[in-house]
Amino acid sequence: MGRAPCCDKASVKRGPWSPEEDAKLKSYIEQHGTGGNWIALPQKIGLKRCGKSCRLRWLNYLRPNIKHGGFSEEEDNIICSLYISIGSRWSIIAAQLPGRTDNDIKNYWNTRLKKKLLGKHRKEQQARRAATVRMKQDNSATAIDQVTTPYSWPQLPPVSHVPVMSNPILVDQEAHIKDQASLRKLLIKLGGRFSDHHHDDYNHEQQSNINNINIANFCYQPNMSSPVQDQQLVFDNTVTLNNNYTNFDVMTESLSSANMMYQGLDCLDSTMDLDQFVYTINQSDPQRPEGLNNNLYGSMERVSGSSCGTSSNSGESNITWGDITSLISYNPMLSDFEPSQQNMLQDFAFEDSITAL
DNA sequence: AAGAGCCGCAACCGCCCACAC
DNA sequence: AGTGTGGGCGGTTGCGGCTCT
Repeated sequence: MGRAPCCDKASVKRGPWSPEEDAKLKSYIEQHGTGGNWIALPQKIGLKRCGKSCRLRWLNYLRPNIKHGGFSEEEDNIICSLYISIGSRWSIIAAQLPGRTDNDIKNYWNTRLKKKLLGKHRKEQQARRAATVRMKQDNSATAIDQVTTPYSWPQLPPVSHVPVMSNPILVDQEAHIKDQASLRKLLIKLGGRFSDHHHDDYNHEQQSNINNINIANFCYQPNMSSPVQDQQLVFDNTVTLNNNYTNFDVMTESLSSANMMYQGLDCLDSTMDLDQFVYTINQSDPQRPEGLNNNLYGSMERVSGSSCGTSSNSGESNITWGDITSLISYNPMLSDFEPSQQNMLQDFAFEDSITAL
């Protein structure tokens, strides 16, 4: 036999909480705590609410020191950086932002942050398309050449891959790790998440890799008092996610650097926008642009085949793009790649994340 | 002024894992 | 050992308010 059912869904109240309900819940928890049993709690205080609903209300709204709205630029940057690195693990991201709840961050990302980024990106695309049209009109004789010539993406400042041990910001990284146990817990938690994915062998090894990460080399430095550009998110000493974003202008240049990568792929049609491009990759292997076989996609297969045991026997990888995003963040074997390739993959993963939204 | 459409956010849903029974 | 719930999480929905036409 299991436990008793948590609540009778037909008899519990749903929808918005009234001030009276809030007051009851808050007052009780402040005096007695949750008692470790959310399901029993509403009955104790005479609330016709599901225990889960009470828990949610407390965690997301009534809990002390909760901040709502008014996200700062620094918080934006942290959210973006973590999202790029670990994806939609809102609870983990929230843990890095005191006073913020996972629900709040999730809502903020979904309703504003991603649009903020996409909006800029789309404007750039529209400007490029308009420029292409103008070129066609100006010189119809060479129009075809211009369409097939890769677009000259704007040059960006180089994004350096900074080895952990030589990075002055991280020299004293041990001092930043005040709670190694919690970090380990976090890493295990992150690793555990991979068990949700489809490849058991890969997951098993991935989990091992994560558990074996030298904690001293895992360091996230929110350092709210310092310039955001000094922040770095480091997973192991092989994958360093540079966080040089001082504002969204710079942030969206990351998208442009993904564009620059396309330039290196012979296949690229300059009229294809990023969304179409990533969609093509996601949708179907046969449709993926030819150049990817030898460049990006080939690299992916190296990643999966060489270290993760993902269908490596056949030489065919059934790893998904989503898995690649995870690999980019965690796979130690990425250190085999040139830094530029790592940055390329990271940019692609970010672009994919944006596009998939 | 009013209806349509959009946006932001609180709350719900459904899934997974750990663990009580 | 098997079953099923509690807690936790990410994804989604629905509603109220705002803006636009």
